[in-house]
Amino acid sequence: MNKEEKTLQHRNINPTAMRLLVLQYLSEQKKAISLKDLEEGLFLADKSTLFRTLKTFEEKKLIHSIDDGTGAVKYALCYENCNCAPEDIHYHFHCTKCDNTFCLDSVRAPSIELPRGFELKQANLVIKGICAYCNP
Amino acid sequence: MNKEEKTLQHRNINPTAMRLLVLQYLSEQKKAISLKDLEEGLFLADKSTLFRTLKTFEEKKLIHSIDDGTGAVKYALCYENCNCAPEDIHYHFHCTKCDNTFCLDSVRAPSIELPRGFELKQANLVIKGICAYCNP
DNA sequence: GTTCTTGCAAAATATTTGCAAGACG
DNA sequence: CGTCTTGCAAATATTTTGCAAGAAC
Repeated sequence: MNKEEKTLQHRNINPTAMRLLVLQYLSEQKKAISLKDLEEGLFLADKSTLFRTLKTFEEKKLIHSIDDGTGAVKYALCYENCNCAPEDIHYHFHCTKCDNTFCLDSVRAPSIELPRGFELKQANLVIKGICAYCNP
Repeated sequence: MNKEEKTLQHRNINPTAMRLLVLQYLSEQKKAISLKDLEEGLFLADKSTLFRTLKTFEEKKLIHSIDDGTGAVKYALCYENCNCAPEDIHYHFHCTKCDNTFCLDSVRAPSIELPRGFELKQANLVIKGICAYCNP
């Protein structure tokens, strides 16, 4: 059993050929990808299959979704022991020049003091601007 | 000239009847609204007119958009002197129970230390969980 | 008349589902 | 066989544009 298969099994996902392909594709990315990106990257696979694969991965917390305001939801791999819980929250950076969206792992997301009665479960934190690769 | 007209003029927006209606509707809301919400709230008006009104308002920084991950972009009024600049960034709270999204004006958004080369211009910060009104 | 705004229709884009065929045990 | 997965087609939802008529000055 290879590394990817183990990853899927660890998340209770049946490791089919298609899912391994999608996982491999996701692993190769430095940026978050949309369903369309995935479709273009694995052009042999069907859109709805890919859609359902992403949903399965998300549900099992292998990937997380990011709504960066570009009109298409993007996805990125979670870290090994991520549970998509408050302590796993991190920022994302959407570069308005290259239009890529990255997970900012190195930036600590501050603990957020919410008004009384509000309970944080999840977050979608997107910073927009110019990324290091586009900045002159 | 009434208050709403002044608000529009202050933002360099031609105060037409339709725009005054939309502004009034937005002012009455405690939550961010989608294009669809607006359509249903002002059911006499055409969708594309409302769409363009929102775009105009956003461009002129009278309102800001929030992508809360529900699949539809929402909009909320900016504060009087908001320029949608980094210092105007604030959190939004999306309640997964009542499905409403609010601006969290009272919570200070922390200054974010980005890696070298990254330049913040904007942000879309959405916290998800249960809001104070839904919490038992 | 000229410019800005609006309404209607339709295009473009993104997301989601139904169903039947296939894979796998 | 029974369950899970995949592919195709199509539905749904959302956003966006073209164009002509109307309003404002």
